Amino acid sequence: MDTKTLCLGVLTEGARSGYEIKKCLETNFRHFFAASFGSIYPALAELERSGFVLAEDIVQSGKPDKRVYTLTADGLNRLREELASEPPKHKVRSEFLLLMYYAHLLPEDRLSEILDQMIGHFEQIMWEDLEVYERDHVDLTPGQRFALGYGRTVLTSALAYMKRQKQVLLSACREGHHTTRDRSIAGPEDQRPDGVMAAAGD
Amino acid sequence: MDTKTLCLGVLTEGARSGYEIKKCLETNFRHFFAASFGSIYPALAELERSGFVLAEDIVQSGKPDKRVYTLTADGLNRLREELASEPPKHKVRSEFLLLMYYAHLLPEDRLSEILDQMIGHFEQIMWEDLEVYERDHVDLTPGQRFALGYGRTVLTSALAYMKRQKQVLLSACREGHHTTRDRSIAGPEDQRPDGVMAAAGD
DNA sequence: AATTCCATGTAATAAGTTACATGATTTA
DNA sequence: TAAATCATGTAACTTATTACATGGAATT
Repeated sequence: MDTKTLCLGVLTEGARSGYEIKKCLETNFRHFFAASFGSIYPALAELERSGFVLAEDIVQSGKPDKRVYTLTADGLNRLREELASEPPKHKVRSEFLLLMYYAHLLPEDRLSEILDQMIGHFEQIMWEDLEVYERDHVDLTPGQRFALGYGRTVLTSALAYMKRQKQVLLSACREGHHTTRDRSIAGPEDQRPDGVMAAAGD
Repeated sequence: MDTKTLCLGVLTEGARSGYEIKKCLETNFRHFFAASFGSIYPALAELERSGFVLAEDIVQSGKPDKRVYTLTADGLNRLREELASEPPKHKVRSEFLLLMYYAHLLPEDRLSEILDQMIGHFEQIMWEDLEVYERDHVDLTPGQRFALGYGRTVLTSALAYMKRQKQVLLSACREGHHTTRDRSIAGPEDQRPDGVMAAAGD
């Protein structure tokens, strides 16, 4: 699943230019996908060569010209195939968590700074999400609601966890980690799933 | 932040072979990092050339020989530099959520199957996490506790969300998404952060 | 006056995955 | 006897990022 599939997907919502697709990704898809111009423009060019999209040059006044792409019937079929065929992957790649993993190798002020940055960053995303929601919520498809809700749910619990555990982590690192053996593992507190984790807290 | 940094990190916990590093990544780092042999072995070779690790060939009986790497003082310094310098990124790349986003383009049985697969997958990770925790919890550093706890927290809320919203999504797609306009957005229910989302639910 | 927004595109670079190559030992 | 585990490594390929190149209009 690559940028081409992603572009086909965005184009199901209407004709878009590469620039507009990027803007869309930054709002609607930010929880689970990112792509740069360097991958979007070549992807669109190849989709056109394959006949999955049609391109039209639009002359604008006061703005540069733009090249707007429209999905063809072939393109929609291709998208359906692609969506139906692949076993979905789900990957997180977080340098933030890697840094936290090695918290004891960092200066305390740096550690604290990183945590605050991340908390601030996540809070900002929550705010921006809210704007998107308030602008578009009447037009959202069930899938869009699901994906947006998923992102918000995960962000919300991540934020709560970070705020809860920040001081625990900082003081454990300060004391040296051998004194922290008796501490219960930093994990979910009010939301244990199906009793599975009941044994983990103690 | 690449595979090289990751290997340096794992080696702070003791001497390891490439194979053992991979195993470690699959358990301790699974929530936030992945790397294949094709990136680990070249990374170790280059770390050795740079003097950040020392290699020693260990002859084993009943098993193939292995090449065990040890962190040098230079290597530890390099790791500290790397950890301290980079502004931490945090990226999710999920074909699963992309599929959900385009739920209305999928056959209902396929959609249901994917959701069940993902729920099963996440539940399995929770179980495997629990085993790791029970095996190692006395030796965990504060950072390891934080990272593991973060992963479990996020997985827990994601699982609860999927179970909660599965039927909502399926029936909304069945009815056609225009009839779902009056539904509240699929989002956090019992865990609204700081009143920020209070306005979103209705 | 400087920066950001609009808008497209390419080239160099980075970074990783998958598949291949090899092969003994243990488990199902 | 088939498959998985242990164990290392390379080469071809895929995929995406960053930086560059260009430039008017609008905003701060």
